[in-house]
Amino acid sequence: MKIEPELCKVEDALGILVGKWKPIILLNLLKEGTQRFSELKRSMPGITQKMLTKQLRELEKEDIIDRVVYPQVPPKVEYSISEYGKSLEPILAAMHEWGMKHTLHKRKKMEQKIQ
Amino acid sequence: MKIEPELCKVEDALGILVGKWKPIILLNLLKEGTQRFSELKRSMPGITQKMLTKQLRELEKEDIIDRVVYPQVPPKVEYSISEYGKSLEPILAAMHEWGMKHTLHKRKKMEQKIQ
DNA sequence: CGGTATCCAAAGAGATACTG
DNA sequence: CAGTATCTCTTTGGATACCG
Repeated sequence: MKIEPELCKVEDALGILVGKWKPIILLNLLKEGTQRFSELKRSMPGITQKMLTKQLRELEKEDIIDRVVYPQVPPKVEYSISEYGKSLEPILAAMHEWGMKHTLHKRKKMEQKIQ
Repeated sequence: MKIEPELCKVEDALGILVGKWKPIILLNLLKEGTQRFSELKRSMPGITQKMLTKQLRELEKEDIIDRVVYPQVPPKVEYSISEYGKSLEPILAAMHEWGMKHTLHKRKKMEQKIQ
């Protein structure tokens, strides 16, 4: 472990990933590629338009995703992971893997309580 | 990328790591080993007693850290990373590494704006 | 020393309605 | 279609005081 707490940049990564919907948005774009606003919304049941817009704006601001507007009627806006954004994939993968283990861990703990 | 967004467990890992102070607490315990409440507090200027207690309780509940109370006066309580908690280290390391890159990325972006 | 309890401000998040 | 705007509720986080 060579991380100096004083110089810790973990917060920076957390700042990008945190937000109830950001990981799922990123995972969606990584998996499905370029997607329209409405496609993203459909794939995230429960999210409101306001929240989706907000999260997308924040990710765009950090250069994690690209936003392309087609000046036409009806409007068409496409979102995709930027090259830079792809560098987050290892983190998402590591978190997913750990999350799987954690699910098992919690199950074991529950079973112990029952007995 | 084999992560199915529908089965996504990234949130679980995020749930553990999120909180203004959790990463720095974990980093501290990983680096310094067992520490007393007051030592932890000293190494995190700005944190309040209430917040430190709260974060520690949450981490303890998820079995990420161990809490040992010595029944003596004045009280002594020691915190340490659990075996299970150590499995989070790769994630913290990955986030730290990414955070370092991100710091550079932001600097470049600023320089471009200035010119 | 290592906490609780209480109060309060700020940020996050949801519902709903409206618009170019 | 892809958003704003507004209002409200909930969650976080900070300040302060007190306790075993």
